[in-house]
Amino acid sequence: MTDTIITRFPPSPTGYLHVGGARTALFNWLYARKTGGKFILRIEDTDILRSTEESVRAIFEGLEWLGIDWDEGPFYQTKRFDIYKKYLDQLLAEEKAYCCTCSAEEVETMREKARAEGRNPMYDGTCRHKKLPPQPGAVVRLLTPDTGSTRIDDVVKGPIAIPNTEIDDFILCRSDGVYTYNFAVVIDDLTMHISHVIRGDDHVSNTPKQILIYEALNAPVPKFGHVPMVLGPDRTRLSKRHGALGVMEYKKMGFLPEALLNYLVRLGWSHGDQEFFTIEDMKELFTLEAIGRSPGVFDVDKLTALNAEHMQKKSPAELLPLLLEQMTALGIPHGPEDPRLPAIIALLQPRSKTLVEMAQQAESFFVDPTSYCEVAAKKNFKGGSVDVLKKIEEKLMTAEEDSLEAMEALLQSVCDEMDLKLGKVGGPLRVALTGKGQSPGMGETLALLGKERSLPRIRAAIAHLETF
RNA sequence: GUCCCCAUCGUCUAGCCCGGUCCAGGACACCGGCCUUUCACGCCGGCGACAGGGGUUCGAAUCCCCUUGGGGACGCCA
Repeated sequence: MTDTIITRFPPSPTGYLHVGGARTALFNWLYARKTGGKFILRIEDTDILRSTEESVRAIFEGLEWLGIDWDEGPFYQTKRFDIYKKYLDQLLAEEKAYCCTCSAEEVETMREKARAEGRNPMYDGTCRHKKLPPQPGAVVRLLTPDTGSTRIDDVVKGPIAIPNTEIDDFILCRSDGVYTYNFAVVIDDLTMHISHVIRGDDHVSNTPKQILIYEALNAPVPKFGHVPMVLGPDRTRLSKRHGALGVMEYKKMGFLPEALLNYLVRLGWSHGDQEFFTIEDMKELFTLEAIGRSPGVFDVDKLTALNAEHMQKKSPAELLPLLLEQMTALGIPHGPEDPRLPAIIALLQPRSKTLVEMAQQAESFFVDPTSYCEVAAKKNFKGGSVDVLKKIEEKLMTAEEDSLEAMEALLQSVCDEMDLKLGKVGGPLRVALTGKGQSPGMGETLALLGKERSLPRIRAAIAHLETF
């Protein structure tokens, strides 16, 4: 009826938003944005037992964090039963679906039998021609063809054909009156005018069933695109046992949403050799044709590298609120609006792969070291270190300003006067000031710490060395 | 077991559709080196793959077949 592109993301609220789901959401979203189409959010909560309100909130939270917004919805399938009923009645009236009173146990026996005979386990059609009237406890099944095959013209995988003998008369409506996934999706996609169904590979075997429903309804079939799964390091489908999967876990680990998105879009899709994509790049360049056909292994190292790159490309002002949030989450004290923050961030940007790393390194600028890193102290606190620190203390005390230039000049003069290389001066100072073996340059550190904070730390180190 | 899908460096991938320009390119990781007051960043270099076998062809990573391997699905879950 219209040629605008309409995609959708239909999570089932049985858990948080995981990276696999986020990726399919991303692909659908990007395709809609790229083509100026619409992106719909639909909550598939027909599994009454497992669907929870909490999961719905978790999914919203994840999408919001990622910046994936939707144009319509969220629609809830459990609120659309009247619509499903209308279509089901039509199918029943046209005898394209029928009632079945076989028990779950009976069906299970049929499946075992089929398996034993080397066939695909499925329902054998016992109630097919019984013309049973609707009754409590009965399920409604689709009357599927016994011959021929059903074709999918998959936009990412190409043509796929499944023999109809492999498809049984599956259930459209359960005995408790709740519609099944396969039926609800079709009716929703149909009534929402979804043009492209982009979803995980794991749905390919559902697709012919769904196509059969469209055909029974004489309805137009949308385009399907099945994207390969995301695998864990052991090359099986990514799942809880592979570690942190909830999208919000990645936030906790200090990843930027755009970095996660960048990583996810590249996992299974490519645009030549380009690795770095901003959200805008993705919206502009994404195509269904460039989605790969083979599954990919999720690699945190690569995500981390991409995250580092995104962090470097952001401005300190953009990073500021994110860093403060992270520091708070980690319990690292920070001045609410410390004017030094932008400068600290700029210094830490090239040496932080995640916000967590940045927060941990930023700690030195707000909290005095409570102990000295053992290896760093061993390497840098040795004979002569006290003298170096005393010299620095002396000069710092009389310093008129603590600008970067002044601090670097101060350090240089210490070297000159004591006839030492910069390394001999920077080493002990670094441990004194930060307690660590690594930090930004000493000139910068001194300048940002300022005289007032630096002096006590240096004195503490001197005291430590003298009593030791 | 049955059906479907997939197959380029350890990983993500370019190239494949429209065979030659590919003794296969990029990125992550790893290993060296340079830079350097430490750690990073940056730069330079290295390691490293067309699963195997048959065809087709003057010529195949690219086309066809088989084998093997991997993934997925077989629910009154989605």
